[in-house]
Amino acid sequence: MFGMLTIGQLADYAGVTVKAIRHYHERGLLAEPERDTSGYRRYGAQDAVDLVKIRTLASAGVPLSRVKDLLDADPDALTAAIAEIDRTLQDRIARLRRTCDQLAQLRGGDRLFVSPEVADHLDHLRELGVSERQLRLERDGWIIMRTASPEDAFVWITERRELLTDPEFRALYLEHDLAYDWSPDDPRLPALADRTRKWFTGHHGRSETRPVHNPAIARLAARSQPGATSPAWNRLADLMKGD
Amino acid sequence: MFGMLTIGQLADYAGVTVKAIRHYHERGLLAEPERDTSGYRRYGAQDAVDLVKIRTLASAGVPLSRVKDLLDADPDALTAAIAEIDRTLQDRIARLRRTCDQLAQLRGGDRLFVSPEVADHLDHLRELGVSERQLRLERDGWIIMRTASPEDAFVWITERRELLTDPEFRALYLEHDLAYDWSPDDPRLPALADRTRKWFTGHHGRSETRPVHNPAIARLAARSQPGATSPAWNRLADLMKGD
DNA sequence: TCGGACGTTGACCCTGGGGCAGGGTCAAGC
DNA sequence: GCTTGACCCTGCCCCAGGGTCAACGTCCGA
Repeated sequence: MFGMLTIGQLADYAGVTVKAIRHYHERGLLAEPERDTSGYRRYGAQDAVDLVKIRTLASAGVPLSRVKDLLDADPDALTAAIAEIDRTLQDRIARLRRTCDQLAQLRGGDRLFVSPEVADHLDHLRELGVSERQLRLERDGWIIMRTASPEDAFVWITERRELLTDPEFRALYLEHDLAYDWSPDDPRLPALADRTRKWFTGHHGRSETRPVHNPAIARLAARSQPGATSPAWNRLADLMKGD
Repeated sequence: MFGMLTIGQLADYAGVTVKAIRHYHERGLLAEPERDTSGYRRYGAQDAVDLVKIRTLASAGVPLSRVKDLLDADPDALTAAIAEIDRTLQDRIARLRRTCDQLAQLRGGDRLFVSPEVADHLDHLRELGVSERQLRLERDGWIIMRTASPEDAFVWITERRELLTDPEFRALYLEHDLAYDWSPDDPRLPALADRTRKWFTGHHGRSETRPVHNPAIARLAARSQPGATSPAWNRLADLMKGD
C-alpha cells in the first residue's frame, strides 16, 4: 500500500525516537496501527498528526497519563489546560534561570550555603584577619543555628554584627582566635580569660533577649566538628567558668 | 551531641526531600554519617554544605554519576565543567521557550504539523472555498510526501503554489473537489475529464522536472485514507486514463 | 507513665523513556 | 543461494527520584 510509513519514518518526521513511539503505544496514547505481512507497524498521516500533538504536550512536561486525557478533551478544556501548562512552563524556565545563577556561585566562597547576612559577616571577619579555621567554625555554627530556627538565627546574626563594631569585642575575638594554637600553659591565657569575663559582665545587660543562647565566642554549635577545640581553648574555658 | 541534624532537618535546610538524601547516600554522593543509638542518621554542618553543592549541580541537570566526579575535582576542572553545564542549561531554556510557542499553536490549525509553505498553501485553498475533506486530503498528502523526501516536497509545494495562480487550474481543482459527491453517472463528469486532460497536455512541457511524480490533483499519496475516494472520482479516473 | 502525633528506617513499585540483547525481515550485491 | 547492513520485533535493566508501606523511635501533653 502506497503512503504507509514505517515506525522509523514516522519517528524521523515527528523528531522522536522509535522507542518513544512504542512507549506511547504501550501507554495507549497512540493507537496501534495495522501491521503488514511481516508484523511491522504501518502508519498513516493521521498518526503523524497525533504523534506531533503528543510530543508537543510531552515535551512541555505533561505526564503521559494526562496527555492521554487531553488528546480527546473538548476544545475549551484543552485551551484551559494549555494555559495552565504554559504557566508551569514559565515557572520552570524561571527556576532554571535561578539555578544558572546558583551554579555560578558554586566556584565562589560560601555565599551559596548561608544567608546573605551571614555571608557578609564572614566577609567582614575575613577582612579583620580571622583565621580560615575560625571562619569555618563560624560558618558551620550559623548553618546549624539556621536549621534550629531561621528566625532566631537572623536575630542573632544581626546582634552579632552590631557587636563587632565594639573595638574591645573585636580585639577579644581575634585574640581568642590566635589562642587556639597556644600552649595550655601559656601565661597569656589567664589574662585573656580575665579580660573576656570583664567584657561579659559589662555587656550582660545589653543583649537581654537571649542571654543564654547567644554565644559570644560562638563555637558551641560547632563542637562536634573535628578541630573545633584545642588544649589552649579547653584551658580557657576552665579558667572562665572556674570563678 | 549538640548540633547534630536529623535527616529531616538537613532536608529542610537544603530544600530537598528526605528521599533524595537517602538516594545520594546509595549513589555514594554524600558520605553516610554516623548513626545515633537508635539507628538514625546524624549530620553535621559539612554535610549541609556538601548537600547544597550536590543539589545545585543536580538541579542543573547534571547526572549524579558526573556530580560524584565533580565534587572532588580540582578547581580548574570544576570551572570548566560549570561553564559547559551553563551552556547546556541555556540551551534547555531556549528549547523550553520554543516548546512554549508550539504549545500555543496546538489549539490552532495545522501549522504545527506541516511546513510553513504547506500551511500557507492550505490557508490559500481554504480561502478559495475548498472543502474540509479535500483540505485534509491535501494536508495528509503533504505529510506523507515530506517523510519520503523533504527536499522534493519543498520543490513540489513551490511548484504547486505557482500552479494555483493559473485560473484554469484553480477552476479544475475546485470542480474536482465538488465532483467527489456527484453520482458516477453524472453527465458533467465526462466534460470535466476532458477539460482536465486538455489542461494537462497543455502544461506537460512546462514543469518538466518531475513530470511523473508531481500529481496535479494530488491525492495519490493519500489513497490509503478512509474517504480518500468516491464513486464519482473513480469514474473520473477511468474516464481520464481511458483514452 | 501513657497515648498520640510525628520522624525515621528499609523495601518495593511507578515514571519516561535510553540502552542493550537476541532474534526476525528486507533489499542489494556477490 | 548467501551474505551484509539496515531496519524492525519484544523484553529487560537503568536513571533520578516520588509514593507508599510496616515497623519502629521520639517527643510532648495529660
